[in-house]
Amino acid sequence: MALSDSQVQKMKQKRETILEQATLMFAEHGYNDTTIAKVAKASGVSFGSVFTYFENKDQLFFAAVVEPLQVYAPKLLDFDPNAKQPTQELWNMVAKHIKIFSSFGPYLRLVVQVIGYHNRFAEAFAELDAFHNTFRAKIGELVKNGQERGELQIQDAKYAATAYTSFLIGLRVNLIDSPDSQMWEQFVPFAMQLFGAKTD
Amino acid sequence: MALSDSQVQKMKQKRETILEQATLMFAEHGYNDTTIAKVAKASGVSFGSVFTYFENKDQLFFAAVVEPLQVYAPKLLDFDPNAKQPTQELWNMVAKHIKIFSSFGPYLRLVVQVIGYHNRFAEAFAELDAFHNTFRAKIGELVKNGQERGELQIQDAKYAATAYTSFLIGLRVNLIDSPDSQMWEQFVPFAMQLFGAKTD
Amino acid sequence: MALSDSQVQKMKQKRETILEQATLMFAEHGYNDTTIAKVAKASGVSFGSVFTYFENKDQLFFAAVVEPLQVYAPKLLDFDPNAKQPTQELWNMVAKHIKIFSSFGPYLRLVVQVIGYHNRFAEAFAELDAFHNTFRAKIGELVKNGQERGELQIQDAKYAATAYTSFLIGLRVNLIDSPDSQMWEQFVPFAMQLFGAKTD
Amino acid sequence: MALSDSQVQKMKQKRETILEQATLMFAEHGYNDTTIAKVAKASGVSFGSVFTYFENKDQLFFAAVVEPLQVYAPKLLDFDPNAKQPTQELWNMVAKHIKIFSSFGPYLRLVVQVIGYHNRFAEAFAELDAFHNTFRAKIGELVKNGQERGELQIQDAKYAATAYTSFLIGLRVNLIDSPDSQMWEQFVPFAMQLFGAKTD
DNA sequence: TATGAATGAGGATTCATTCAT
DNA sequence: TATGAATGAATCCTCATTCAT
Repeated sequence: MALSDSQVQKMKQKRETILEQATLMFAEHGYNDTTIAKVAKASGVSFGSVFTYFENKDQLFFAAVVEPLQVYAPKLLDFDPNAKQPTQELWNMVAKHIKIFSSFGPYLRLVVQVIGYHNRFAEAFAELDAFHNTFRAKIGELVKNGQERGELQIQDAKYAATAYTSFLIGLRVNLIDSPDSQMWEQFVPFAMQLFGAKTD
Repeated sequence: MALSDSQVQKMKQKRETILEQATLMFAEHGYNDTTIAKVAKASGVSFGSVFTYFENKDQLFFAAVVEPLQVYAPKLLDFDPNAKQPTQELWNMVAKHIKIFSSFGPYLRLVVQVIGYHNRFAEAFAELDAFHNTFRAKIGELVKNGQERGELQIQDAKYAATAYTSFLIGLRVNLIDSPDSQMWEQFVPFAMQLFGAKTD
Repeated sequence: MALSDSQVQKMKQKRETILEQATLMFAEHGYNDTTIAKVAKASGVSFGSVFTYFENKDQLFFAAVVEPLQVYAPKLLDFDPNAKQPTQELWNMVAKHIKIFSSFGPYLRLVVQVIGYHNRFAEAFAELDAFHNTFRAKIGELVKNGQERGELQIQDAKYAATAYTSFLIGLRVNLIDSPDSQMWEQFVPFAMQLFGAKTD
Repeated sequence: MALSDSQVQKMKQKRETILEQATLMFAEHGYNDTTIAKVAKASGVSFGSVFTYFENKDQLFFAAVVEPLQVYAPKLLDFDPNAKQPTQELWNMVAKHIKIFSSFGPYLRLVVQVIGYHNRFAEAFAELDAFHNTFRAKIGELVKNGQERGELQIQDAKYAATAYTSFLIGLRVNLIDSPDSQMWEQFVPFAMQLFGAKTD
């Protein structure tokens, strides 16, 4: 007998809850200090249930790292590299990125862990790295566009993109406990300078 | 019985070795996956000896984070905020910082961990944070100096300093496996742009 | 609501399948390494269904040990202790036993486990032991018959029967992976010698 | 500082105790129902100590199977295949074997488990199998010798040896709780018949 | 009757730390 | 001071069994 719709729905919900709690705890306390028992308790399920939804702790971690990427990636890539007014587009993009980065605090701490221990979390790192490359490439295109239209100073577009993502991730590390978006907004102009936006 | 000089020397040496190995392993594998036994083995001593030199694992970690700071801090702070030619000074400073950051890879991974889990590593974080503030303040002074002399665009100097250290740490995270200093050098101009260095 | 004949038939079939698979797996991997889930999967049913047909794992194991006995016992006891030509009857009996033993490999491994851990599997062992006694007694009768008719050497018939069943079970243990019946056949004469069959 | 002799002695003793207890429990309850905790308790050590002496449970089991072999093997092989009076030698050998088999009850139950689950305990089985082959080969030689001297009936010596070891192991399985050596002794003549000893 | 999600007892194993030598 | 055996808390994971659908 197949499961009823409401059952399926409930299960989806439960899986979601576990993943959310796990993400929070992995981000806050790291992989090792996050125990399945704690995640289960925080999620209001028995720890046995965690294994119903995730094969093991590693898979849970992997899911916690990769699944949010499906949500954030489109948002981060939501800009037009061939925009007619590249500087304007760049500004909007940066503002959006900063806003996103300022909001997904816990998740990014997770990301930093994965990058820091990329050997340990090889699979998860591979996913992040793949996205990072896509991300940088698209940013690079927009930068090149801006340079061609004379709005940005000439410099290696790829390096500029790397400088930019480094800046973003570094901000996240530095402003570790500042979800205060007003503060984050202050950094938009700096990003623009990084891209060589001409100052007038 | 007083220890002979050579004995004292030997012990200092041993402590040093343990700390170095611990730093490498903490950086590479994190706190939990670094076991006392492994550190001892890598250091060529019995694991009992580790406890002779460090009260416990936490203290060892703390030492691994804080002691190198004594070495690096002066180097990072080695610039003149009141320099007559602030842009030039800034350039030199950035070049030096980039060089240092590109070289102390393992240590910085440790730093990133501490920042990421500042609750877990509160004491170590406090030390790092204190240095970070000193660091940013001094950079801020130089920036202000540059602005006053009309060499840098006017912007909040503190934010500029934060943007800069974020950029540095972000680069370290992103270029995780690139000790290649040539590549790192490429990023000096970007840092200058961050500071609002006027382009001509 | 009464179940239709076809339903009853289906259920019987399902129970049979589960039992067969369980026997194979218990024999191959032992009690503990045989999980209900694996048995269910191998039987093509949900593991919940296993509990529909067997109260619990212990009962399933018990059934796996005892039920085949109902099938094999009559075959093993199919000889005439009062035969007119006891040596001939003995030979036929041995040949039949060897054939049976060579064929029911998996089941006998189960039997060996039960005997080995007779404390753990007390109930199942009791059943096997009861059969073993019946088995030996009947063989003993035939041996006695043979001795009385002067075809077999005089020796304690009970011990001879025990020696014989030991020989059979020992062969099964030793030739663990030899279903090759030709090889097994080679051992018929040895069994006859055990019984004190006169050689001429 | 190296360990003192008494220390080393104590440790050897402790290892021995653990192994003995483990053998008893593995034999009595099987691999899975023997927990490290129980073994430790029975041995009067903490369960952590078990891991000081044996890498893991598998290794402990392996040692429990293989180490006694070093003790028993020479005893079982202590006969002369080229004896001048092969029947006499055979009789002595069988008597000795029966005595040994009757005495090492728990150990042989272990052996039966290993043979029964030779896939699971592949390494241990390989050791046992190697010994079994050596054992049978040497017995076969003595049998052949006996045949050549006209004391034993002509039959395939290898099969005779296999028949004999099967008989021994089968007895051990059947007489599972009979350490009573008098009873065991009764079976010596049957073994002789197996070898084709001529009756007069 | 059939299904499979939920539960939690139980067990192997790791590893920081203590302490006798 | 140096060593490493001893300890046991802590954790991941398995799996029989229950029970709602």
